[in-house]
Amino acid sequence: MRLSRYFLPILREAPREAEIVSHRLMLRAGMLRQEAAGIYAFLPLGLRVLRKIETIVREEQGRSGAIELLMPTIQSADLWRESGRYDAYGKEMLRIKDRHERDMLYGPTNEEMITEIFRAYVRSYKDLPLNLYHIQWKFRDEVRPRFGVMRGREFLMKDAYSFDLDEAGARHSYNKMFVAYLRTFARLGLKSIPMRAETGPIGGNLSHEFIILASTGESEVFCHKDYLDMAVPGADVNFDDVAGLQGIVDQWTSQYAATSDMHDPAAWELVPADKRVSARGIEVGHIFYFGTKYSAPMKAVVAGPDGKEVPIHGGSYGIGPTRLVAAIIEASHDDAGIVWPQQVAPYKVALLNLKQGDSACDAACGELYRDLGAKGVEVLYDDRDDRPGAKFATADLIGIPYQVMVGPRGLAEGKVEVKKRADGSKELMSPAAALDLLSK
RNA sequence: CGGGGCAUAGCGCAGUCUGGUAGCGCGUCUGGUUUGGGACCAGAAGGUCGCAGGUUCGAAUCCUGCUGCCCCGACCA
Repeated sequence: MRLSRYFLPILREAPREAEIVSHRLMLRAGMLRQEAAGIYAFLPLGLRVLRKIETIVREEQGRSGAIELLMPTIQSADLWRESGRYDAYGKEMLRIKDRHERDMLYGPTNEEMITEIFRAYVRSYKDLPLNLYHIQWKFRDEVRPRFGVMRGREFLMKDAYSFDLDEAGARHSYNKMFVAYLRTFARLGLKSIPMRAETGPIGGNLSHEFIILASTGESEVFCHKDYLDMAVPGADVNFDDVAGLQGIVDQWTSQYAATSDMHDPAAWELVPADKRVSARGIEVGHIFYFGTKYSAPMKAVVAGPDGKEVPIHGGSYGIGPTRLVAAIIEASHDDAGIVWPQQVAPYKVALLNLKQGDSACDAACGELYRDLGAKGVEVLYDDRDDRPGAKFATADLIGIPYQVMVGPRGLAEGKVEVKKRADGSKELMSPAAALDLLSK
């Protein structure tokens, strides 16, 4: 993409309302536009990051055996009356009426709807286990939205729902998601730590929050230092291996880890002092087992091997892609701007023409731009008629992993300079070598 | 929902106390000189001062009501 033809409204100064660093940087980098309290438009650069996150989430959901569908944002109130949550959910739920005065709502979650879909088609234990998920916008009318997309009212959520014949099966489904989450966050460039969690209004009795550590995190967390170096399961993990998966989960729940609301000072004292990590954290995922909480009232039942109908055991599993955009920035930035992990970066390479209009620079850039593109490398080519300093500042701000600087000084030697955004290291090399390095 | 604050050009702000018809920086546009870490000169465009009433000869400024947004707290992916 040529920057001169792109839509990247960067700001030199952050709007006053933005307080935390990810919100400020998202606004400054032209990723995000606030439309109302807690409601945002994703601008092109922000959308690219969001899509990359979604892709990784999808791949790992798929790997674990979950199947994607797509449910609507608007739901009928009747469904929620069936589960009893229409009255229980409170003002967080945005309630609306259609032209026929029917009660509708903008879904804050989809347990009821997925249960309705499930019960309409699934009748036999032979069709289990089943895990269905979607990635869809949710609306929760938070009393106080804040921190940009970190706590918005409208937000994108991946929510998966598992269906099993019994608790043991549900436990395995839970473990699959547990492992999928470990892999997902690792692939997003984050160190996530599963922490025992309260189950909240969703209900149930087995639940973990996946927390990433960030100095600007919203909650206080306590965990054993060993979590920071624990090995994340590889892509070859066998999700059908019940005992193997349980082993991974056991390992990842073997040490102390708790958010402040679940903190147990007595147990914390048992952690060796040099192993105690007390920090701030951001919740990026949450998984629940809730048994028959929805299946019983909503009559989602299957016939078991003995012919008797039993309500299924369910679980739900959430990840917030929009929040993750901010969480990744919180975990990865410096004074100059965002430092994207390569897997989620909106572009891999920023190609900076340091002297637009100079025939040698224009030619070298044009060639690199074309060749990188031909190799499938995502390049943002800064071909604006601007000072080098401004281009450096923009590239640093938007956090593209590699900057290729093409200027008269280097070209005189037949070289371009490649800078890694993450550590600031720079290396002079021929355009051919740069092409080779960057298309790996 | 309790407490606090803010609303003036795309962004950051001054002007409000003490009423006289709106200004600065950045950005934008034109021309020129520039070009390896946010250039310089000259010129220009851009604002119903959040909205509605009121007081006054006159309101960004004073009064009343409303709306929006932000921060702290309680609650939450």
